[in-house]
Amino acid sequence: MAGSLAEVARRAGVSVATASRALNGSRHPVSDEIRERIALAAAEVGYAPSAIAQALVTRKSRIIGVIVGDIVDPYFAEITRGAEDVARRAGYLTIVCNTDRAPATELAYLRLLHDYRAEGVIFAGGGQVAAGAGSASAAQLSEGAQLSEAVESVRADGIRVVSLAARNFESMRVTVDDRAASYDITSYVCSLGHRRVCYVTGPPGLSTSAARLAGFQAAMADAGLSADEVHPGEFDFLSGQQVALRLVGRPLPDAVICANDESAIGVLTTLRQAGVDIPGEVSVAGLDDTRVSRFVDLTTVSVPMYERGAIAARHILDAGPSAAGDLVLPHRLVPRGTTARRRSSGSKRQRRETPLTAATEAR
Amino acid sequence: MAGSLAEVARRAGVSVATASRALNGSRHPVSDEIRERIALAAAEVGYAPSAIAQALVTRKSRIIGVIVGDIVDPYFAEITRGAEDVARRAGYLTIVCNTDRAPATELAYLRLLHDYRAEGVIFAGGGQVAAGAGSASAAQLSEGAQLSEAVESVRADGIRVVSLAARNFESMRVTVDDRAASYDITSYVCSLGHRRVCYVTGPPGLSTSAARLAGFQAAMADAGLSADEVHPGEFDFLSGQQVALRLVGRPLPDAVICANDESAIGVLTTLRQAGVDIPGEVSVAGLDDTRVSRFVDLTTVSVPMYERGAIAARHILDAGPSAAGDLVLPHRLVPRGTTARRRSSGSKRQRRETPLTAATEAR
DNA sequence: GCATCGTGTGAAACCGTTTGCCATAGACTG
DNA sequence: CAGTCTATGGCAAACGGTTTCACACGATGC
Repeated sequence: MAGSLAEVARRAGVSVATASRALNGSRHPVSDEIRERIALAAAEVGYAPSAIAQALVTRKSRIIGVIVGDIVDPYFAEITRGAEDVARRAGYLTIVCNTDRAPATELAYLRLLHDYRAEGVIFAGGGQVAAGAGSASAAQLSEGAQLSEAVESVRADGIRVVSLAARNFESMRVTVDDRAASYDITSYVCSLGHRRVCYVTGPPGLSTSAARLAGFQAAMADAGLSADEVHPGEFDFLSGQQVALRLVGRPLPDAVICANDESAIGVLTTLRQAGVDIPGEVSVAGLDDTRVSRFVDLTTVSVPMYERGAIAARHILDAGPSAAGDLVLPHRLVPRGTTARRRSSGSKRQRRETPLTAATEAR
Repeated sequence: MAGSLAEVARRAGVSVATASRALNGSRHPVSDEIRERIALAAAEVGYAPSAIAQALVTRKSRIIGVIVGDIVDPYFAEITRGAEDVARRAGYLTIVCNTDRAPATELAYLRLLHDYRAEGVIFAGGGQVAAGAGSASAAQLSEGAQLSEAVESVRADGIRVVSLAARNFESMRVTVDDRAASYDITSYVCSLGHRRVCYVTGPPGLSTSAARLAGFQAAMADAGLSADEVHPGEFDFLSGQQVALRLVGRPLPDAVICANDESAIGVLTTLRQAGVDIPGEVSVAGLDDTRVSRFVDLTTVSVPMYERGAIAARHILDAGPSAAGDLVLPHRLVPRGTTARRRSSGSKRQRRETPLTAATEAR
């Protein structure tokens, strides 16, 4: 048994008050001799201070929660790691909450974190956006309202909430300009001479998906190109794969841009398995810049995940009401080997003779 | 403010005892009328029961901790997701603890979890193994001893600890036979006719690395082959990449087997970028079967991560002292497209003419 | 008509800390 | 030498719940 402070105090022949003061960094003075006796007694019984009791009385739980879609998704994992790194150094615990983007689960977790009096909660992902009137189910709307209300309640209790993407509730924000990021990657691809470029979206109704799609459309419009080849996706590998399979039967597009890296990798892998030369025949680009993207040499744009997680955690810990300014971190275009200048369509036909190394020579 | 139970009770005109009984699932009877009054009052003040106070008195924190190397590593992410899924359904919180495999950090986190009276802690990764006497620094030895001691102390307090890989302390185990898994993948590769096969290890001193290396060596010996081309690695992409670069200058081996998927992908990607045909010229295999491995069609062996995490969490929640049996989950060989039968060395020279599709035809 | 019950409620102890307030005792100050 | 400090230490009241024990009361069993 870890032994209570009372037991330590008894063994050291002092009061619990003194034991408490000796064991934690209290400003109240304790003589060296007694301090030592207490330390000894504590070691003897293997004393482990109850963080729970401490939290109850100090009203500081030293807990932060990170609400993510799925921790296996590198996007969320990197955010979580950023948050955990600063939390750990401050002696805080980091709770990971997988929701699979279900608002009901987000709500349940938010309430649970409220119950635990977490000092802060980070919403890592984007939220459901009120789709055109009527298109969202009543249940969805109600869920959105409930979540907003819950967030308000939580914040009223002094819990700091920060979101890392667009959300329809009030909170601190440490975001990135998704629309601009998407605009930039699209412009880049267009600048390589591609004219027919497809797009694979993120989950419908998600604010992040919407912003990225809008960026794509704006860039295409500015390039004087048509943006009508938009395929629905879900931010996952499978989505990219399915789109690629649909693409492969007919004349190939010049490029395909995906709403995130995971689906871009799905497109990339599947297209290559089908014998398509990338970037020789078609260029592929994503958005996020996860670790895997570096592995597969994917052209993408970096929207610093780790940093956002870390900064968000710092905002929570630094109690100072610097809560004010919404922080928008810069994104950065990362051209890599899955995009290349458009070839004449004549050379496209020759793909069967293309040596394997063509896939990487553009590096 | 969330309002306390006392406030709710006052508003409902009842005692806190009754309010408590009405709000949680107590077996003690409460009349429907009063129950309703209390529910109403709770809703009015936005009552959020303090899980901290509850934990203090019930001595159940409803918290479990997962100690991992790095949550961004898919291996650990999948384990964590498994644990979190069962924890969430039980209303438990899951704490993620990144240690980068540093024993000191593991120790610090274990103590912190002890302080929080976590109901269980899962050690997801393997541990430092006592390297041949004298080869480990005194500090390391002391760290190992300290950790064992801390685990003992924690367990004495009724905290359930389960490890998912070999550890040098007493605990429940939900493992996989790493040595056998490595033996199997190696045998498989040999069965394809490869004779010169290299190996990329995991971090030195890690029990998991040792077991996997041993499996490789045993299988090679049983196949009558030499197992002397062993390159040190660190379970990461970079390790694989570096080995691949070193390999590429000289005569290529028939196959390279890596201690885990991440480094195998490093080898795979780098070799391909260097113009090597995989699996035409060299076969590449890993061990783990992470999500990414499916993406890149890597031959590997599945050592169920998600399941181990889930089962471990279940062991923690099911208070029954079924603590006994060490559970060893079956692994499963997953042949995919990065391995193929060995070609005659003559045909190897023809790689420049190999069409791109060769990389996937073995599927 | 009386002991026995089941049902519904409240009082109070307890969980393990922190901390405000008070007590004691030398050390100093004038 | 009285009056103030300063350094130490203890008492007891929170913190916000749960749970044991006692108790009240109408119904039931004989």
